[in-house]
Amino acid sequence: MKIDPRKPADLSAQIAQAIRDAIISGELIVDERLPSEAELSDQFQVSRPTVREALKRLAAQSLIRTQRGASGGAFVNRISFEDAYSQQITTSTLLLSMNAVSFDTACEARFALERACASLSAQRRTSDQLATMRAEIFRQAQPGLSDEAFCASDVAFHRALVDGADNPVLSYQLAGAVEAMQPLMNMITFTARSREEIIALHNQIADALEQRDAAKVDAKLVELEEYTRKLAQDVAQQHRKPA
Amino acid sequence: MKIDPRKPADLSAQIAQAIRDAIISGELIVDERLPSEAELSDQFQVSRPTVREALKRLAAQSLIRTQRGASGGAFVNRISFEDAYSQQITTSTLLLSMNAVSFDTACEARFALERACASLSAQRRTSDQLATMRAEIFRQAQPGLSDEAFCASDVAFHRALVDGADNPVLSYQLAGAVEAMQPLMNMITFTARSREEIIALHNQIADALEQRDAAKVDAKLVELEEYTRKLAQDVAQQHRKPA
DNA sequence: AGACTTTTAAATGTCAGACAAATAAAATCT
DNA sequence: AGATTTTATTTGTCTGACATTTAAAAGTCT
Repeated sequence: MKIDPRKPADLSAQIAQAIRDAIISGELIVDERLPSEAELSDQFQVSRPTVREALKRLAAQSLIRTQRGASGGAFVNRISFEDAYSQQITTSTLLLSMNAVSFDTACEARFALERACASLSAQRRTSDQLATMRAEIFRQAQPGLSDEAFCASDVAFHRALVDGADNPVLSYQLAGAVEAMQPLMNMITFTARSREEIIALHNQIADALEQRDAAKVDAKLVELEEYTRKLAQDVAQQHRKPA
Repeated sequence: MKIDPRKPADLSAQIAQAIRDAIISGELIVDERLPSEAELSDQFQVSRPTVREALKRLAAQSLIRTQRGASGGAFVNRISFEDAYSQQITTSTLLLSMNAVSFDTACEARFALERACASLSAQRRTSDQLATMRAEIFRQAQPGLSDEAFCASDVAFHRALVDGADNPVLSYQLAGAVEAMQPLMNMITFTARSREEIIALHNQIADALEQRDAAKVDAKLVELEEYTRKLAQDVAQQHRKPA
């Protein structure tokens, strides 16, 4: 691990990159302890605060964890799917909110990805996952449910569908896409009528999964996508001329 | 923005979270300048190094950028798709390498996601993207190409396919999945025979896209997935008894 | 007055040294 | 032997200082 002091970049960024490279290349392995901050500052010929800034950068990416005390230090972290989820959700959420991604584009991506899971989920869904979906549908039918709570339940429903594919890599990729949409979905005001329609489609999706009918799940997801986009259009229209 | 000094977590982590929340909630908007480090240390009642560690955490997630000089400071960063790509690739790569994800699981996820793009790509692909794919196929047919270079070209081919869907959100999600697979793919030794097979399938995919035949693209991707998994199985078998 | 140069001030980047707090291992005592 | 105390190590935090970069302000010359 070496840094080039002539480079224009900040020293802490360079050091972070050097350690990051060492982790990615396998030079440092999971649970291995990094040298102490004092040793690192010796090694890189920089001060301890600079080393610390570098380590905090890595900690922010869940690449390392730190522990205080006698045999403490910084350890290479095994990135869990949990860690990856939350990072992806943060990034995706901001990406959508900051880049004027149209509702249609986000919606298209979300359902395209979700449909990618559908056939696998039809094959592999457990009865547990099916029960979760039914429970969320029940919750969605409760009167007096806020729009936010309705959306949150919607996310949980789709999350169960995705998890049904029994492929953690797929689940991880999709968690970001589905959850990042939530702020956009929250902008839609769900009338009693539109909730009924969505719940009906959710029921049909659950039925199709119960029968392990992949084609039907796919068809119903297409319907749901079309309906969702229509709702969003209505909201946009209403905003344009609020009568 | 407030922090709770009684909390067990590090101050710099708490401060980073407080600012992160402010950005996500929209309290701080894109390109807005944060208070200077001195002002922040006043505001949070901590020292400047602590504030700096917090800011470096945020910088590592591309949430802020900093600029030196008179009217410099930390600014809320508009997360670009580029930024999001590279973060996703880093995370996905480590996630796969550190969690003993089987080749089959990763491969299944990758092709499921890619097939999600196929029908959109068949509708929308530009002639430019088609030309890129043809060029990569040509490169793959060069004799004397290293396995690494073959895989890199493979990634470029599939990247063009995905970009054909003309949906940046989809492209962003898939970049991680496809590129993170590369280290796993690099473990496969491609014989001249297997390269021929893959190139033939690539050609058929390109043909199908040229004819805008979504069903055929999908079918060929399924074939390619099966063939890829078979190759990986052979490699695993060979490792078990290296004769 | 206008264009160029110099100065200044503000901000981040870096450093040195210190103390606090946590923690595990070693030493001590019962 | 077991419980307790001490000690050493390491991260977390603070203070204060200086270096470097940069834009704006002030000054100077034509």
